[in-house]
Amino acid sequence: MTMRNAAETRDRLLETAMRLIWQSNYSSVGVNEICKQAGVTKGAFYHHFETKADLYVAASRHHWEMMKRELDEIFSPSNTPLAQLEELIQLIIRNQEEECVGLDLEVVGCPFFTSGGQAGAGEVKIRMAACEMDDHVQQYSIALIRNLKAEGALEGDPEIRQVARLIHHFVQGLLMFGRVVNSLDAVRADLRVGIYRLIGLKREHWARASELDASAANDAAGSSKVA
Amino acid sequence: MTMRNAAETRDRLLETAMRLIWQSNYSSVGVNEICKQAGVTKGAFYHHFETKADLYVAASRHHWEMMKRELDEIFSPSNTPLAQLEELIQLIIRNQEEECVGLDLEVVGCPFFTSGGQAGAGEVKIRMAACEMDDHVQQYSIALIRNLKAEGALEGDPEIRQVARLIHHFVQGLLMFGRVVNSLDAVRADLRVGIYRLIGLKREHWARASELDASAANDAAGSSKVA
DNA sequence: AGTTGAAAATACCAAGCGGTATGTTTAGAT
DNA sequence: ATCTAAACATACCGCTTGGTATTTTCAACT
Repeated sequence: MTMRNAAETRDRLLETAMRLIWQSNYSSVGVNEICKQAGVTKGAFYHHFETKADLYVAASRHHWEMMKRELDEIFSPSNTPLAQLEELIQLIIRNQEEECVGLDLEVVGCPFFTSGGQAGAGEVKIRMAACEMDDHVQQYSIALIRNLKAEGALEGDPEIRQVARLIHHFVQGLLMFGRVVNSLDAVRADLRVGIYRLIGLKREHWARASELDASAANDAAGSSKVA
Repeated sequence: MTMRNAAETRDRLLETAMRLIWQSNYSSVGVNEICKQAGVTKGAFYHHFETKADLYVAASRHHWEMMKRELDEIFSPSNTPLAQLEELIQLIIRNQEEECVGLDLEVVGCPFFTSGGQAGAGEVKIRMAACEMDDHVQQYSIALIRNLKAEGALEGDPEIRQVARLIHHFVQGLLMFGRVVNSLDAVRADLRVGIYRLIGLKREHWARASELDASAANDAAGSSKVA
């Protein structure tokens, strides 16, 4: 009973919507434009989704699925915690680069929060979607910090969940700032330092952090010292 | 040659626009609604402002003028740097509380960045306004951190301007998060700690912090609903 | 007293919005 | 071959949008 290629049409709508809304914002991207950019008519749109908000929620979940794959790879136990941290930092930057090709923006920010963070009081669905996505991301941060702490890479005895939140907030704000001033270099300049300070990374791990991914494979076993 | 009360009409438009856009967002607040809420007709609106974007820029500057007064008071030399920091933290919270009375939101975020951070590629004026406001705020942060450093309240030898940026990013992200999850307590829980960690405040000055946070959380317990 | 011009009100516009109603195409079950 | 229903297309709806054109009000200056 399936016709043509419904799944592909749906996917195109999901990805186009996420892309457009990410680059602009939820309320200023219309259903018409989403359809036009996706090469799909409005009839098809409202066949697959009941409302624009529903599409956005579905698009968020769809986007997360893809992000999850990247994260799972980074957080593979074959990487040391320090390597995981470094790769996460680089992923953040790379994500921005990739999403901005052929665009006059240098930074687009976080797809979930840039939209959810400005949803009005009425658009509850959008805010809830942002919460949902955030919970997912938070799990990864918590795992990372726990591992770093277990390795003795952190100063003091930080409360893991709180530090995870702090980092999340910082990254969100930084990306938003980068978007406003339209400079990815502004993000590069502060991303690593901000995370290091918040996480309380011991100074001995600061210096060669950016070269860590190269040597990570060698002493992944557990010596934990990179320099 | 002046008629009626032009200045007041203008001010009402400025403040109403800022309030509505702050609570919602730039693109979903229409000129009509601004006029209606301000008790002014569209004729009056377009007499005072050429476009909606121009109004927003003017409203931003107007809002900053008022914020500046509060900041100048806090940063009076009659306060020690540590007191300045503490009052700044409390101002951030108080700002949110005040702006949310009679509203179903608990957190509205930063008026400049919540709008500017999501301005599309086309709305350059809005982004530039956010930058302008940000430069202003940054000056105060820099002064504060410099004073704290001079007092020997900070660990290590942080680069002042960078730390000022880090804090700014963190606060922005935290407020955005608080808005999404619609909980001012979420902001209270992390604001102080995040700033302390980023700024590298020596532990001996932390002591009061946890008490303050605890008492604050108690006062406003049980009122964090999403919708 | 009358003129002037800023301030404000009214009516209006094309364009776009989210959403719907209804028609058409097509693949698979019978 | 026929029928069905999912998948899509077309046309349209009421409403709102940012913005304009025109008219009316009224304080200040001559």
